[in-house]
Amino acid sequence: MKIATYNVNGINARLPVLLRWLTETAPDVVCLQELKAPQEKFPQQAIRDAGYSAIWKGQKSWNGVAILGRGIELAETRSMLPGDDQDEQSRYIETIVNGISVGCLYLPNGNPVPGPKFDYKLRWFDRLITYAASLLETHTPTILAGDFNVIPTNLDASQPERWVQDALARPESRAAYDKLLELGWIDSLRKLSPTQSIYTYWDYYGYAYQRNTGLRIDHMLVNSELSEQVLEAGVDRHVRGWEKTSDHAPTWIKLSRQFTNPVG
DNA sequence: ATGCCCCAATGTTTGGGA
Repeated sequence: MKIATYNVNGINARLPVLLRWLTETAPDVVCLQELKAPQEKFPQQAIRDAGYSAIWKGQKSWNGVAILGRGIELAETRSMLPGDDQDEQSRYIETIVNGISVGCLYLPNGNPVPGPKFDYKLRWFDRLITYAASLLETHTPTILAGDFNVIPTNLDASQPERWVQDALARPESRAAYDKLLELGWIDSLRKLSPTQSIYTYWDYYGYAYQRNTGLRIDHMLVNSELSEQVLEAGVDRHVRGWEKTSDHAPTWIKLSRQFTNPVG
C-alpha cells in the first residue's frame, strides 16, 4: 500500500499534472494541500474519472486540503484541527482507510517574522501538538502527512544559512516539530534516509529545481504502530520538472500492508 | 538586499506563497 502527500499549489491549475502523476504511480491514498479553490470548485468528476474518490475542505483563494482514495469511498472523520472554533482556514482533514487513520495537514507558512502570521503558525502548531498527542493514545496505525512548512534541520535545506530568520526554520518552528518527534511521532523519510539531503520543494524562480536548491518541508509522520510497516519512502522529484507543475513534489511511503478496496 | 515565478481574484494590480 502506498500513501502520498502533495502540495499542488492550486488544484485546478494543477489538474493535468495531478492526473498524470496519479495514472503513472497509482498511489492508494493521497493527501493534497493548497487547493486554492472554494468547496464547489473542487474538480471531483475528473478525479473520479481517474479512479479516485475524494473528501475535501475548500476555501476561496487560499489553503484547502483533500484526501483521495483509489477505488474506495472515504468517510471524513474530521475537517478541522481541534482547539479553536474561530479558525476559518481550511488546513486539516482526516479519514480512516484500510485500518489506518490518515490526517492531512497544511501548516501555516508564518512569514513574516515577527508578526501575526508567525503567531498564528505557532498557535496552530500548539493545537497540532495537543491533538497529535491524543492520537497516540488510540494506538491505531496513524499518519500525519502534509506540508508542515518546517525545515527540521540544516540537512533539509540546500542553503540553510538563507533560512535562519525565516518562519520555516526559526527555532520556535523547529522546536515545535521536534516536540512531535519527542512525543513519539516518527519522520518516515528521515528514518529511512538518516543522512541524505532530500528535498520536496524547489522555488519557481532562480532555476532552483535545475540547481537542486531545495527544501524538505513536506513530511509524513507515523506512529510506532504504522512505522513498523513502512518499507520505503521517497519523493517523486521528476514531477517537479513537468510543465505547469507545483513548486512541491509528491512525497510517499510504501507499506507492507496490502490495500484492500473493491477495485483491487 | 532584492527580484526572480506562480496562483487566484474579477485584476489591468494585489496578496500570498516559501
